[in-house]
Amino acid sequence: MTDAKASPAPRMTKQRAAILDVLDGTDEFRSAQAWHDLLRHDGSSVGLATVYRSLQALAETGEVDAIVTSSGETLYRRCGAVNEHHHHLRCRVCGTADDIEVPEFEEWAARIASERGFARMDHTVEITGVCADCTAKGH
Amino acid sequence: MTDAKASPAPRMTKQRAAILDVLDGTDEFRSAQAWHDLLRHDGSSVGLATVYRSLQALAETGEVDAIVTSSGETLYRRCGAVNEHHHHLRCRVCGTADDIEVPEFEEWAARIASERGFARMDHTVEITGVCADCTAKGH
DNA sequence: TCACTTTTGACAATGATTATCACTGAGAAT
DNA sequence: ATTCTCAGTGATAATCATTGTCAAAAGTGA
Ligand SMILES: [Mn+2]
Ligand SMILES: [Mn+2]
Ligand SMILES: [Zn+2]
Ligand SMILES: [Zn+2]
Repeated sequence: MTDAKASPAPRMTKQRAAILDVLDGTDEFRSAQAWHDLLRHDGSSVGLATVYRSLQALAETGEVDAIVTSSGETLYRRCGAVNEHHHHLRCRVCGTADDIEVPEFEEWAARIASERGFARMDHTVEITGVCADCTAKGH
Repeated sequence: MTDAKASPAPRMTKQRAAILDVLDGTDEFRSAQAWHDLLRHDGSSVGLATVYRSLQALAETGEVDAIVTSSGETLYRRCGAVNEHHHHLRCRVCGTADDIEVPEFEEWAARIASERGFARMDHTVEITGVCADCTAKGH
């Protein structure tokens, strides 16, 4: 076959750098708008649309994790376990999250699905709660 | 203690009846707007806002299941397993879904959470794919 | 430096959901 | 059956996160 349209290697702009930088600042899940606010407060003048675009791009390459809250808002955070399939135990108050793995579940899901003739499987497993810190603070 | 504010027993309006009726028609997950369309096609003149309100109310009492898609849209369907905590194996094409239970997972989630000091836990487990029928139809 | 693209950002547009608010009818009481 | 009252309804406006537009700005390789 002919070249499968090689991925256009993203350019390193100052906006992208600023975004990656602020992402590294915390291990909390935040919305695109929240990250944008942080950037502005840090003196950066990155546009909101750019923040949305960058976070989405980063999410696709697996450099950041994205989750959808029950209200439909998408949250992002830079993730340590790059490229590895995993899930999260997240605090609904502060957004802090731990990476977790559930190999038994993955197997179970795959088996159940194939038993029923399903194909192209996908799944979502998000566990939330209020972390020890936030609980102590009365939340 | 004094009366814990008894729930005001919902009234049986023709709109509510129509909605429950159309919900019973299929076992597929549909959006509020999709259900509204179905109702209109069936000759009912229920308002869109009423469909939203009713579905939400029914979801709170557990009479219907609600899930949030990855695009943030909320889907509903009348559920057989009333009041029982469970999850779904859903077809992304036609919306059909089976109820599934994963007791081991529930236990595991609770344990992991308490180990890390989390409280007020909650979780989401949604498994999707393309069902046998839809696969056969080339989807 | 130059030409070629990608990326940006201000702002408009989308689209699902929610809020309004005057009006209607379910059902309890008489 | 008639009243009374407020939950329920619906047409429509308002929200609000996200996406689209497009001219201007800035990477990058030659
Ligand atoms: Mn992660
Ligand atoms: Mn169900
Ligand atoms: Zn917390
Ligand atoms: Zn299907």
